[in-house]
Amino acid sequence: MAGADLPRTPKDFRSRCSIARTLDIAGDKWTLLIVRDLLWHGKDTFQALQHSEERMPTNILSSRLKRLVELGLVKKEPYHDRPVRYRYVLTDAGKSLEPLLVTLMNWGNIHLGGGCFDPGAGKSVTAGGS
Amino acid sequence: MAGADLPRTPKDFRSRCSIARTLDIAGDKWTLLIVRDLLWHGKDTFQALQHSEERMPTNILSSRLKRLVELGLVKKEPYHDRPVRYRYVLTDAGKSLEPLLVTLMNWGNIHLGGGCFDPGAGKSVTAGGS
DNA sequence: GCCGTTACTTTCAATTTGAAAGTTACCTGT
DNA sequence: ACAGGTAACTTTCAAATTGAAAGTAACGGC
Repeated sequence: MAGADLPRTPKDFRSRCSIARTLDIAGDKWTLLIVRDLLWHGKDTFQALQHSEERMPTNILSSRLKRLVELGLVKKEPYHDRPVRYRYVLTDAGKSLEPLLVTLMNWGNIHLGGGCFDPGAGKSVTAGGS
Repeated sequence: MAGADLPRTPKDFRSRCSIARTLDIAGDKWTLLIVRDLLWHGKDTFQALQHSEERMPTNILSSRLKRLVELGLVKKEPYHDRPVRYRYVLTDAGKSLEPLLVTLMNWGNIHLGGGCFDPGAGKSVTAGGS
């Protein structure tokens, strides 16, 4: 569990700063919502992910899933042949984003009045929608 | 220190989820780098912020600073008259983003081989550039 | 009063976003 | 076997955003 374990080379990044590098990967409005849904809300198909509260456009979802798979944060497993249908599952690297989700959630809960999800209890508290 | 303390109304947000709300505010590649530089690197002028390793374009820096001020995460104080020159300073709400920066940094340090900054010691460890 | 610097702002082409429509392939009923 | 429906995408395209570069305004020094 030490060292760089994602298949990226230094020149893919803007700088050597870990914060800037993490933002190069997760610095957008959608990527971490996919991780949230995979990790906490049991949504593992394209359809289920697209039906989240935020209604991510299908093309964005498609490209973000592709990127997450390329980065090794998500893997897709076929669950049905002809036509092949995939289930999306977080890898260990993907699951390791949980503390980041928790930190984002706590900040939004305190400063923006958003809802909160308790990963331990598997349910939401306060205002609902986490 | 409880409840929503930023001047936003529910309809400004995509959803009630605290994660989505935080991403509505900080879900881009630049905003948190400004907070990083204000909080840890002693950069408090437009010029100093623009000269960071990532070389943020001036127009992006200008618009992000404006947004951070509107959100109450940063305040600007004049330090020189005619022409007015401003120093940018984090508010308490802005400073409260520190745990988020730390979490982002730790993840990038472990998974992307990025450099790491120790807020306590005020200096970088590993590979430099945090 | 000309030059350089600071702090922006404006312009504009390129990229990205997101709504909607199109595609492919199966499944169900008849 | 053929029509209708659904799932999982992909494509298209207008609108919004991004970022490089040029422009602007107000000094301060010589």
